[in-house]
Amino acid sequence: MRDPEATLRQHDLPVTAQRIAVLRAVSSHPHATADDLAESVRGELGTISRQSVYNVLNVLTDKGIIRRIQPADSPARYEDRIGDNHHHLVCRSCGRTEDVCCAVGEAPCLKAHSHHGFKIDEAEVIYWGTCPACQKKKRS
Amino acid sequence: MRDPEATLRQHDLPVTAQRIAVLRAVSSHPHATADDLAESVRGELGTISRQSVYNVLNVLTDKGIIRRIQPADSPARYEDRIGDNHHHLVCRSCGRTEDVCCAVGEAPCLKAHSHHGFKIDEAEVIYWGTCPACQKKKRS
DNA sequence: CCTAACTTTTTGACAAAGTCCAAATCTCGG
DNA sequence: CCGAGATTTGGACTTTGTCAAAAAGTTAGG
Repeated sequence: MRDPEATLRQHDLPVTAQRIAVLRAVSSHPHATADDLAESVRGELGTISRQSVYNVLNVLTDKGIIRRIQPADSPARYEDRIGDNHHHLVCRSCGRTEDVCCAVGEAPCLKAHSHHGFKIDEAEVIYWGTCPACQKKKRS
Repeated sequence: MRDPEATLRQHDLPVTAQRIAVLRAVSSHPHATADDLAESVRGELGTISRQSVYNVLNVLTDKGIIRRIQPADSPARYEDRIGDNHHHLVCRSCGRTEDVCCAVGEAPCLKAHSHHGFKIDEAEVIYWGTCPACQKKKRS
């Protein structure tokens, strides 16, 4: 994130220390959970309430400044990188999450098929597997 | 589900009334939550503990007899229909869930790409949208 | 620079969805 | 029919997140 403060102003959000810190934390810790981010912010600000972390993450998500991803069996995770239609690769045993470019040719994965009368607005893809570290752990 | 009892035996699982009832409930209520299923089972058996519903669902899932799907902002849902690689279409406002055949040509969605050293075993696709009923509700 | 209006932040209680544990009960092979 | 081993129960507990009210901060205007 270039300039958290400017980003907030661009979206008509009052600038507060908490928001700047959370925004920076999300930016520097991709795929971190709310708890991870709270920890990280505490290292910078000294203190922040749990509720504030959620408040900030919610506003930022609503404004489309950050993206929330919610894989099964994991608390929500947040990321900075938006608008480029990438997907995620998640480790089943440790939850480690990596970005994956939309791999299926020319983005058919985002095409809004019509089905059952639903108005589709997003296709979410999660690749499930085992990360290198956990593969090693399992073998041993 | 043809014969819940036979299914259990085939998987070396002791046959209990609770298991049969849960299995039948999953079969007749696709995409139901654990709570929905508990309700349904109570209509049949009179009573079942919350823990047992979870126990049964967990064993059945582990054995691959049923499948668990966990969309964001929704409790886990279960289904009978397995092994045919279909995906899901979920309504953002009411959680209604429908099956969708793997739409992307010849199932590239299940191909295990290699990335970041992960061993990928599944590609999960969730189409997010608004179901007909909720579209109507929003407009009015 | 100061104030007033409006937002945020904080604190603490609360809710939903599951899991853990020990005791009671049931299933199945012999 | 018995007994070993698995399952079911009930209750406490955990995790992730939201609600609500009071306190504190932010910003525009004078």
